[in-house]
Amino acid sequence: MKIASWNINSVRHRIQLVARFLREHQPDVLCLQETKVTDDLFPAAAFHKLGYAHHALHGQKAYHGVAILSRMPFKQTGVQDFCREGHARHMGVTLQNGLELHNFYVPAGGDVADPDANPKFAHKLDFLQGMEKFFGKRKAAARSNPVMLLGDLNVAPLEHDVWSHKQLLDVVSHTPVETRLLGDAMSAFDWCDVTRHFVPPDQKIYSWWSYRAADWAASDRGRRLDHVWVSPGLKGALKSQTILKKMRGWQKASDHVPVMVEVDI
DNA sequence: ATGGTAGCACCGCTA
Repeated sequence: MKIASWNINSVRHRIQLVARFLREHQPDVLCLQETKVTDDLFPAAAFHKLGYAHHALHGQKAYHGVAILSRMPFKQTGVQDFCREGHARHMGVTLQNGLELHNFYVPAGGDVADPDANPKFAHKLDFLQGMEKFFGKRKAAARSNPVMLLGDLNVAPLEHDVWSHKQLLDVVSHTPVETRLLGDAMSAFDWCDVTRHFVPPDQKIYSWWSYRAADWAASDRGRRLDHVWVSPGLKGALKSQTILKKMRGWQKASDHVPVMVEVDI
């Protein structure tokens, strides 16, 4: 089966792009972040029409918001309160085939990489620690189950997850404290980073390019902020991963492109 | 060293 994660930056504004993506790539499940819409205004009919009949929505007005759209039935396993601010940043489902899916939108963290001066950065660090704690507690019981965590984690952990390691060490998303906390969250459950399972660490790969660049493709100053992780037992079932860079060049593109993984389950 | 863009809301906030 194919599962995709995409920070869509307003699902209503980009509904035509989602339709094109779903028609061209046919994932079984699509996890969205930054839907920017309350559940009552979510464009559910468009997804039904495209063959995605099963919806789990957790939105809010104007900011944040996550959603899971699926061709396969699932049961909702709830929204963890990872977020002390009450933002819509996580939701989980368990698919009919037993796969447990967690869709995350980690706080971006503002501009200043100092938790004392910037409450948004402090919130991001707490949120990452909350992820570590939640899955750490379940390690013994759930680590052997098929579990997948994906989403916009807003951290580019490795040197070649950013266009310039040196120039971004002080930039929120690539600071040592963030990459350390993301690493802690990964070890808490022995998560496998699916993109890096397939792409060697010395090869640059990104999932996000700023809107502020005059020519995003020419400068190619990207970061890998979007991730798919799987539990250790699923590692052997991984078939492929794709970061759909060309979609950054579509008309009305999101600043993030989808990450899609293929798993044999 | 600075400011550049985008979406939503509402005339600023968040990214």
